[in-house]
Amino acid sequence: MQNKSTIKDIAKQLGVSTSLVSFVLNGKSKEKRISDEMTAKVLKVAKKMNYTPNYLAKSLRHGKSRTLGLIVADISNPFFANLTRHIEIEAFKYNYHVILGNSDENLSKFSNQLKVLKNGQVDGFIITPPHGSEKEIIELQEQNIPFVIIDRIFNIPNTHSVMIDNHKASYKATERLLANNRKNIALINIIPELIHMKQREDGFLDALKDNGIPINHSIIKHLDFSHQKDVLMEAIKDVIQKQADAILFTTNKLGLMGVECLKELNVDISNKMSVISYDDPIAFKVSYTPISAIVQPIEQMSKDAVRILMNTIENKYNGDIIENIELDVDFIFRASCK
Amino acid sequence: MQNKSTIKDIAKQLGVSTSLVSFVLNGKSKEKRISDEMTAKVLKVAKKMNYTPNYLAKSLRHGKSRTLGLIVADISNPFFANLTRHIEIEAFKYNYHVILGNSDENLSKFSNQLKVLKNGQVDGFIITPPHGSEKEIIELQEQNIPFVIIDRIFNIPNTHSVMIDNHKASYKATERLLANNRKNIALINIIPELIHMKQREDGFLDALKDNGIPINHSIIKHLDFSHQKDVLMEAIKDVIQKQADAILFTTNKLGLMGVECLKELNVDISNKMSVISYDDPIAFKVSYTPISAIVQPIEQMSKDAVRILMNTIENKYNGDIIENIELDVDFIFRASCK
DNA sequence: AAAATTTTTATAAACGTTTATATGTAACTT
DNA sequence: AAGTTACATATAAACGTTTATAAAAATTTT
Repeated sequence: MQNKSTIKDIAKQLGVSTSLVSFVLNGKSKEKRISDEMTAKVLKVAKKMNYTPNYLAKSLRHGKSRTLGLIVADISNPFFANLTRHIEIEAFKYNYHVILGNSDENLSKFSNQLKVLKNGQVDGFIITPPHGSEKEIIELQEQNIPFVIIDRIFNIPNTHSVMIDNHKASYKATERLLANNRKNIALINIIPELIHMKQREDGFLDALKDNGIPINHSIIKHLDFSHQKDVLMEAIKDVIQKQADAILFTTNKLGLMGVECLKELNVDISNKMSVISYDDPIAFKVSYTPISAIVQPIEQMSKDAVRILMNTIENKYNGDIIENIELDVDFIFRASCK
Repeated sequence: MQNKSTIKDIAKQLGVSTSLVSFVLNGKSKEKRISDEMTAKVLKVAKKMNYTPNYLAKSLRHGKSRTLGLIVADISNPFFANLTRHIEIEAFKYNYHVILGNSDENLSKFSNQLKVLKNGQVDGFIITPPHGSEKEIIELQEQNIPFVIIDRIFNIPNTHSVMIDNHKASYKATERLLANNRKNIALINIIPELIHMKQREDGFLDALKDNGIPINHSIIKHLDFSHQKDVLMEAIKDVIQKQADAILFTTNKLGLMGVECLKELNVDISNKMSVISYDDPIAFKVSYTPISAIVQPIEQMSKDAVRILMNTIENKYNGDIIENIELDVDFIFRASCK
C-alpha cells in the first residue's frame, strides 16, 4: 500500500510532462509562465495523490542534503545532550536536520563516523574532535567540507570554532576559591593533551601564580578517560590526605563522580572543602551540599556554531573569513563555595 | 579542491565501463567473473583517487537510506539522552545512522518532524509519540512505513512497541513504601492522558487497594507539561500539609524538581518523608538524601527497539508478527526509602 | 497571410549509483 | 570450420528529481 506518489505519477495522470509538474510544485508557475488553470490542476492532483517529494532525489540533484552531522563525544553526557538539543533547535530554523554520532573520545570511532557521513549524506559537520584527530580535520579542510569545531580547540589554522574562554573561566573560579580563603586548592583534570583541558588547567595555575600561591603539584591530578570511580576515589583520598581545602573539577563527569566520592567519604563540603566544577548538571543543585558551577552558555554556543556552519555551507565567507568564537562562562556559586 | 571522485571518473581513467567498476567495488568480481588483473587495477585507481561512494545515490537506487529517524520528547531529558545513546550504538551495529528529532511532547512539532523525514531520508522510525498523535501513527501504518513506539503505549492495533511494565513498576514501588510503614502516600504525576502515565498511576492505586489502604485523592496530583517549579512547589506543600509521609514521582523531571523543592522546604526525607521516583538521573545518588529510583532497562529497550525496527525494514515479519515488548524495571532503594 | 513574438509545454540530460541484459572475444567441441 | 560454451566487459535503464533547451501553439505585428 506504498502510496509513494512521484512527480511522474502526477504527470502521467494529467498527461503532461514531469518538468511542468516540477515547476508548479516548486512555485515556479509564474516564472515559467505556466497557465493558471494548469497550475491549479497540478496542485489539485498532487494533493489528491498525497504527493511529497523524495528528498534523496532532491539532494542528489542539488548536491545538498539539508542535513548536518553532529559528532559529539558522548550524548549521554548532560553537557552534550543539552548542546545537541540546542543545535537541533537552531538547525531546524534553517530547515536542517541533525544526524548524530558519538565518538566516545575515540579516534577511530570519530574517523569512521566522519567517513561514512562525508559522502552526500551531510552538508557539513559540527564536531568535538577527540585527541589526535588532527589528520581527520585537515582532511576535512582539504576536501572542502564545511565544519565547525565546538567545545574544544585545535591548533589548526583556518578552522571555525566555538568554545568558551577556558583559561579565564578557571582563573576566575580559582580566584573565587582564593577569596574564600582557600590555601591549598586541588585540581582534578582529565588528560591535558586535549588543549581545552590544558587551558582549564593553565587558568587555574595562572590564578595561583598571580596571587603568589606556590603550586602544589601533588594535588594536581590527571585521570584518564575511563572515568573509573575507584581511580577518582584514590585521587580524592590523596588530595584530602594532602590537606587540600578545595577542589576544582574540570568536567561535569569528574564533578559528578567526585561529589559522589566526597559524599561516601563524609567530607563536609561546605566547611572543610570547597568544590567547584565545570558545567551544571542538575545534581549539583540537589547535592547534599549544593555544588558551585562554571556554566557554559550552551544556547549561545549552539547558535553560533549553527550560524557559522550555515554561512560556510552557503559559501558566505568566500573562504576568507574564519570565525573563532570564545564565549564567557557564568558562575553559580552555591554552598560548596562559602 | 573538491576531490569527490565518482565511479565514472575511475571508469574513464581506466577506459572501462562504470558497471565494471561498480562490480569490482562491490566485491562482485568473482560473481561477475571480472579478471583478477582488472579487479586489481580498479581497486588501485579507486584507492589512488580516494574514492568513496555517494550514499545519496546509493540510497536513491536502493530505496534504502540506512538511516533511522528517532523522535523523542526531549533529548536533554537524561532518560531520552541515554536512550538515544544506546539506540545509536545499536543502530551502528546494523550499519545504520540516527537522525534526531525532538517533539517537546508537542503534536505539531512531532507531526512536522515525521513529515519531513518520511520521504526517503529515513527507512523507519523509533518514536515516542506525544498525546493526541493517533492520526499520525495510523498514517505511518497506512503508508507502510516501518516504525516502533518506545516508552509509551497507544491503543492502536498492529503497532510494534517497547516499553516497561509501568503498572507493575508502580505497584511494586508502592508496596515497598507500604512495607516501610508509610500510610499516606502521595502521587505526583503529569497528565494521565498519556496512557503510560495512567498506568503508572493505576499501579499505584491498585497497590493501595490490594493492601486495604483507602485512597486519598487529595494527595494525588496532576501537573501539566510545563514543569514550572512554582506549580510543583504548591503541590508538594499541599501534600505535606495533608500529612503525606511518602511521595512517588512518576517521571525523572518531576522527581528532580521535587527533590529540589523538598530541599528548599527543609523536609527530612529519610525520616519524615519517603521518596521514590521513576528513572535514575545521577542527581538521585548525590542528593542530600539519596533518592530511590525505578530504573528502566534503557539498554535493553534500545536493543529491542532497534532489532524490531530492523526486522520490519527487512520485512522479516511478513506483516503478521507484532512485537509488544514489556520489560521489567529495576529498583534502587536508597536512603529515601528506609 | 506571412513573419515575428509571446506563451505554454515537452524533451532530454544530469546527479551517482546498481543491475539486467547484451555483446564481443577466446577457447573448446565436434 | 562451424557450433557451442565460457569468459570478460559494455550498454542502457532505472531510482526521483531539476533545469537547460527545444518545440509547439497562440497571439501579435507587419
